[in-house]
Amino acid sequence: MDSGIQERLTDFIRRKGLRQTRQRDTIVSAAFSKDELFSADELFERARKLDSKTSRATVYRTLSLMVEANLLREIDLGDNQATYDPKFAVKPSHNHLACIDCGRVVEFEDSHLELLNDCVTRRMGFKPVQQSVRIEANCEQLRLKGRCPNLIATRLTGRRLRKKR
Amino acid sequence: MDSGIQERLTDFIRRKGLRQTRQRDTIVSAAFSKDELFSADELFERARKLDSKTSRATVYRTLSLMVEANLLREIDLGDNQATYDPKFAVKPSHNHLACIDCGRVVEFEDSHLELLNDCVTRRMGFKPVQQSVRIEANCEQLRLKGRCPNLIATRLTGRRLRKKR
DNA sequence: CTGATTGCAAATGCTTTGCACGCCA
DNA sequence: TGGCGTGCAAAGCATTTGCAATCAG
Repeated sequence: MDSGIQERLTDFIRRKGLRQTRQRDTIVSAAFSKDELFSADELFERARKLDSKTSRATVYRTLSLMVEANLLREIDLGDNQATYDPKFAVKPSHNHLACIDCGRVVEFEDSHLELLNDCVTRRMGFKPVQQSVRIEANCEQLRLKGRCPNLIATRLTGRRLRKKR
Repeated sequence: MDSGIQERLTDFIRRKGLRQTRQRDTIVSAAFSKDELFSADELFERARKLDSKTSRATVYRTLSLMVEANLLREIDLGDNQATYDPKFAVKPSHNHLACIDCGRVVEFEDSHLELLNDCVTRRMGFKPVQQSVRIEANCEQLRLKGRCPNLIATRLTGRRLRKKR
């Protein structure tokens, strides 16, 4: 895990007059141990491997903290839970495409898209703060190969889109 | 309410071998009685004014039906409930900007944005199905006038962004 | 008739909270 | 030492579901 992250949270904690605790350290390091998207529950499980006494409540509370500190981005993938993106700290603007066929989530970045969103926003008299683009799509090659082949490692989060309830 | 809507749902119901009921008619007409965004609960309240015996369960079930029939679009505004957009039936591609200052939701359309999203999607080997852009922004003129003045009637949904729990 | 639909209440699943105890600064 | 932080269980909330009664075709 990037030690800069731990540091940035520590700064944030100091600035806010909060306290650095063993539990927070554990949860933060669990959050940034991989660069895959994760859910609150997945983070809870990871943190429990580091410290079996970790409680769900503290995970949720620390998650809010990390989001507030801009270390983590909370995104909505259309399932019924929040998804957290640890790569946000490193690469602030990227968006997500969910493949309807295989349920995989593909991250992408496009500076034109970002720029255009900003223009549109300003044209309406607003100052852009955050934009999120979510695309649902079918795999074009599905028919050809019979399976969804868009499994390019670098573009994958390794995470399945959970179904709606 | 646009009578074409009722008709389109009737067709859908026939095609699926379902049944047309008094409750469904009531809920559908409540849904399209205004062209503002609404939540399940807001629809429930509206429907109860037409028929006080309307039940929440039937509202939810009919909502799914309308979404499946492509009469309604389900969008996520970052509060903790689904928002439904009745204008989708008429104007399929528009997106939403939520003003952080006043909480208002502004709808907008931009064909460039749409086109660019499609390109990006295809470039990654997918066939676009649906895209949603959600922008959070500050009101640029807030400081000048002291209040969020972007209350241009035609662009407003009249709906406040509900806070996160 | 007969299976789709409804209404109610109970169940779900994620997330938040109240409160007593514990621990950081 | 004074509070902030933690853990647990309970509460909250939007949404879904089981089931018996009802109704559309």
